[in-house]
Amino acid sequence: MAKRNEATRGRLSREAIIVSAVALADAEGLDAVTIRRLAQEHGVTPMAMYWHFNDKDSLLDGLAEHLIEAVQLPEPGDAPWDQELREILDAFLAAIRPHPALAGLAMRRILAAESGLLIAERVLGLLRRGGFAPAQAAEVGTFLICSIITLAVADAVPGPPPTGEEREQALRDKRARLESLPPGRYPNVIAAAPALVVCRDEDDYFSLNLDLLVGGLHGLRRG
Amino acid sequence: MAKRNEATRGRLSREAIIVSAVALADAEGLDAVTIRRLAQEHGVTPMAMYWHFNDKDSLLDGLAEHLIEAVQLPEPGDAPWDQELREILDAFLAAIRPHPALAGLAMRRILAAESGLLIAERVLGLLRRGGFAPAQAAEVGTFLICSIITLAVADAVPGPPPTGEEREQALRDKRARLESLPPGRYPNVIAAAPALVVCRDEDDYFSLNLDLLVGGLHGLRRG
DNA sequence: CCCATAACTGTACGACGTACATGGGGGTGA
DNA sequence: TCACCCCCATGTACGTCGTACAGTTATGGG
Repeated sequence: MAKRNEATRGRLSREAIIVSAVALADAEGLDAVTIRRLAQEHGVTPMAMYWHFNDKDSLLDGLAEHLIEAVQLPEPGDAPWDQELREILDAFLAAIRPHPALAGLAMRRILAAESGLLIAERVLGLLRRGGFAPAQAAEVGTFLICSIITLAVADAVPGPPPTGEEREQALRDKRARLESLPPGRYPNVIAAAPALVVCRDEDDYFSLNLDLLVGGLHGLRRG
Repeated sequence: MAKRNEATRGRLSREAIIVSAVALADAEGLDAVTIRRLAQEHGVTPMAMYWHFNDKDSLLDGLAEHLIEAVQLPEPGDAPWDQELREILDAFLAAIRPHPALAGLAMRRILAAESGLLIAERVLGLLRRGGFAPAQAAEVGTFLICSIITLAVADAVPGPPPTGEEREQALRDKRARLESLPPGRYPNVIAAAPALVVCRDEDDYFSLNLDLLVGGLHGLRRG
């Protein structure tokens, strides 16, 4: 086993482990994030991880917290509530988009992290300003956050992200399969096939669906 | 190893395996669904599974397909597009709600299943009737389905569903933690704490957020 | 009766998370 | 200077997982 390499010389640390775990997840997917693998990357025995984390789950907790802490909340201003909410959701999405493999971790862990509580507080506050009662704000807010995580997770393939070449090929295959469906039964699937296998522009896709969510809030208040 | 028990006497079959896998997932979570465990339940060697499924992933494909096939699509009528769409989304949610541990599987596999294509076709058709272009319909439709799956997944705890007693305790603890936060910093979180740890009424929660989604569609068309 | 095929068994391998006991080395107080 | 302690890491082992590969039985058509 190679002794501590350059990048990680000196003692191990919680933070260093988390950083390399994030990189690993980005590069090869969440399944590649393994106690043994991380230990190896740090030139250390697997059991050394257990000094810094109780178990694998608390490592994942750490990853989720790391992710959530990256959210750059905009300063509270005097913009309309829905506009400020939109900015927060944008910021949240922007923070997790670079790490689709990890986004799913955040789902159940937002309220466990300090920074997650802050996000929740802001979102709930704005919803209440928008006229929602506390309980409704909680339910809608939960759904908003979960939906945005879903948006980010949705374009993560499990396992290692394929190389450009084979990714192209897989997408072509998938599209071809959809387009060779019986045209009588699936006209709309066929027409939408190009957009179903991959969206033209991710930014547009995200912004479209954020519009949908925030716009939907107004409908709820009227109802 | 107990020889074939009563319930599963005779030959193994793809369908029988899937059915028991669904039951197992419902009872103890997706992690309990194991080649070895399923084999054991059928009084059979683990490797026997590989006659009926190429590998574990295709078993999961089977589970997802099983789930999607349970969706009871309403007959196409002459109701307004948004109303019919809502009915379809309701039907979809109703089908996956009983199996929260499996719902996540459906996310990436809808377009792989025959019945999933049918759902997609209906949804896309209605969205186009609602004035969306094919590409937009694809993006919005994808998001709708994913969001609904998220709704169902959200109230699944990973691992075995805890007994009523310890579940109650866990919820009490979580709520207490939120309510003992500094009231100056987190007034809204505290006010919403009861609804954050568990919603008053799941039906209301689901219907509220489906309203949000379908209502949001109208906003998109105007914009 | 023969034998191809379908269905299943047996054994083995390399991963995984982690319990438990052990060891060392650097900073601190004597 | 030395002894001590405790942080940090090691070493070994166990039980689990998915599954590759080869061998065995049951079934039914020629």
